[in-house]
Amino acid sequence: MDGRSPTASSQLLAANQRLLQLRAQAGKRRAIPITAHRSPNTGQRLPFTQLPSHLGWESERVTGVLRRASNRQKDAKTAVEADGSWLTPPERAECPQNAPETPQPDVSGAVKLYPDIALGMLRQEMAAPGRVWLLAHHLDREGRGWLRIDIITRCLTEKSSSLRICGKRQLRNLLRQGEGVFWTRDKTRLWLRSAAKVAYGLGVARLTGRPVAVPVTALAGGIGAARAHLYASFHSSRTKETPQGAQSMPIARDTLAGLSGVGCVSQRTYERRARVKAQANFAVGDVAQEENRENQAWTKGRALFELKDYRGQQGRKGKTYLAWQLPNSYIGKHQHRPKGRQKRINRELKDLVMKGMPGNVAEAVDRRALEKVYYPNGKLAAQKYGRNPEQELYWQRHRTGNGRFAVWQQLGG
DNA sequence: TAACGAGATTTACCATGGGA
DNA sequence: TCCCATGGTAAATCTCGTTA
Repeated sequence: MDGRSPTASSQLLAANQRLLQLRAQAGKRRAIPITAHRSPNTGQRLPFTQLPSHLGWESERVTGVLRRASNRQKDAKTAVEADGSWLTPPERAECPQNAPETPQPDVSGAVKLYPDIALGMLRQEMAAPGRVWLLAHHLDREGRGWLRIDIITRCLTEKSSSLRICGKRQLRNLLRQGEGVFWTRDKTRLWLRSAAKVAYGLGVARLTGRPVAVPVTALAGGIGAARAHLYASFHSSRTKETPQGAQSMPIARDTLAGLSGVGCVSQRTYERRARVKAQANFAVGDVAQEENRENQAWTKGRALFELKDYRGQQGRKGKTYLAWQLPNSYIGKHQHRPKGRQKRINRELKDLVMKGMPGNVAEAVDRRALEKVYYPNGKLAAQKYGRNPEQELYWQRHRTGNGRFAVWQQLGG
């Protein structure tokens, strides 16, 4: 049973209430030294950021906690600024303020998104309720794991709210659609399910790669833009910053379609909308001779062509090589976020899969099952080749055409 | 790449029922 | 009687795959 279940006992609810009270009291106590601290010279109040960082009110632990909190705030701000540079400028949301617990939706923030969960949402056609789950987590600033339904309704449906994504009626439909996968609910509250349980519900066997920061403004737009960013988060997760610029390993559109359930045409549309850059890749094989030309034509089909090496980049100048087009690489724009609890989530996810809860265990998708074929350099490719000389491998030689495409060297096969 | 059409999603309007 | 939540229906809008 989920600890956040609406069928939780009255003792659990009472304990939760007590916890909130204690938290509020602790917050008040902590607030005193911060607001009471004054400059010895001017007598004016000093903001936390201006206090001598070594002080920590005579507590190393407090200093450490406050420094980490301060850094986290800075990190989040930097991530949002970087992410938001290619979106419309963030607006300040207006949400009804008459309810004392109504959170003020902050559209300048970003939501941490695990790309495997994003692909699961697309694959299971649960992008719309999934978006509500992500925004609900964003609204749940205190991390309580639940939200009042009336507050969610105000923030996500009122025309004056910058987080408006649909009307009340549609939100009711979405809440019904996502029940059991993203949340459980009672009359007044929505109990958000954990990332591990949502992943399991979406048929994801394991979270791989880096989570990314998706701007709230991207999710609060139309459903098309939200879907585009869910799809693009996968590419952003695979994008790595190198001294030569952003890079990612090639991946075929068919593979992408299998992982995301998004067809090739829609993939291109999403890439345009979320500003994912597609980079073509070409492989260079053996010197063009009649026998290997026939062999390669048989396996590579229409992708095969002949490349004359005028500059001698492959060997002797003027030799002709067999070359063929490889799948594209995709450079996403979302910033990476720390893996954080990913290891723990995966452990929980593994337990859920092993328990064999009725449902889609057999269909669980594990991205690790995809065979690694592309390597960033010859050394890594050679190591793999040494273990399995039969397998066809590629390693990246260089990029050309102002980074528009890359040339790969074939190994084995 | 654009046009097209089928299907899905979203919204508006209205009716109904329960509670105060 | 009023207010609010819910649900049925139809129309508008959006998404996505196919085709040229």
